[in-house]
Amino acid sequence: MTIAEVSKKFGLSQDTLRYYERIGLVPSISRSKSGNRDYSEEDCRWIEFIKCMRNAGLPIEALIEYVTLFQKGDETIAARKELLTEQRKLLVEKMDEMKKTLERLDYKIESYE
Amino acid sequence: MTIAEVSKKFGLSQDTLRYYERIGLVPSISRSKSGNRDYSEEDCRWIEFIKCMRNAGLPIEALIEYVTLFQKGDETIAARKELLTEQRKLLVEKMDEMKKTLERLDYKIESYE
DNA sequence: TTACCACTTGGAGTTAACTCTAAGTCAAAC
DNA sequence: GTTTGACTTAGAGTTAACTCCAAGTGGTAA
Repeated sequence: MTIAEVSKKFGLSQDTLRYYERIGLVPSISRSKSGNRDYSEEDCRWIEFIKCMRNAGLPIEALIEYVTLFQKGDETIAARKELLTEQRKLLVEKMDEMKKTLERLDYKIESYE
Repeated sequence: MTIAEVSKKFGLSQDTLRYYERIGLVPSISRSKSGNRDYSEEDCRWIEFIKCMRNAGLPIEALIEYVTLFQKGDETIAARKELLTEQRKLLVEKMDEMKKTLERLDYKIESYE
């Protein structure tokens, strides 16, 4: 798949896709004979995963670390699990904050009736 | 209340409190005779409100608009309600994304057992 | 064979939200 | 009466996460 196709498929700009690769957030993509990126199925799965995690606000830095660990193989499974568990904890905390704020907004909106 | 007290009370840095005032996110704070900020009870309520909204990720720009409308008096009530309703919608959307990601994280963490 | 278009790279620019610095003022303590 | 420490201001610097730009290349179409 070309960068244009991947960009369209996942709704990420070509610049963002190149940026993610440059910083190591996505494993490096192989090139066609003319030097253009050629995304594999697995590359696409990574991109979809990263997009989902970023949408929920997980920081790029943590995701880079996850990808890096992944590439080091099975001996990093414990570390990967720990990383995800920590991010999960932060996510739940954030959601709790948001829930409180949502209730407050609801109350405020109602009082504007 | 001095800026030091407000900073401690709400866990916002003095720089952040000054910044919020400068950009109009908090109504301007009156000064003591020596020129220092003297926060009233109402100022504190604003700061607590802003902090709560910011913790949930509401953008500063939207909050400035809300404060500005508030200061214009009762004729802006409809606009204020609309603004809050829009932000509420965005908040719910974000929470939905996060919920999906949380489920995915849970699944992934479980599969690492 | 020249024009076009999608791609490449390295690097600079942008945005949101702070955070820090420098130079100065004021009141209280020593 | 000078030093200390909390404050003031304007403005510069930082960080995360993109986004844009310029200069160049490779394949296709007129």
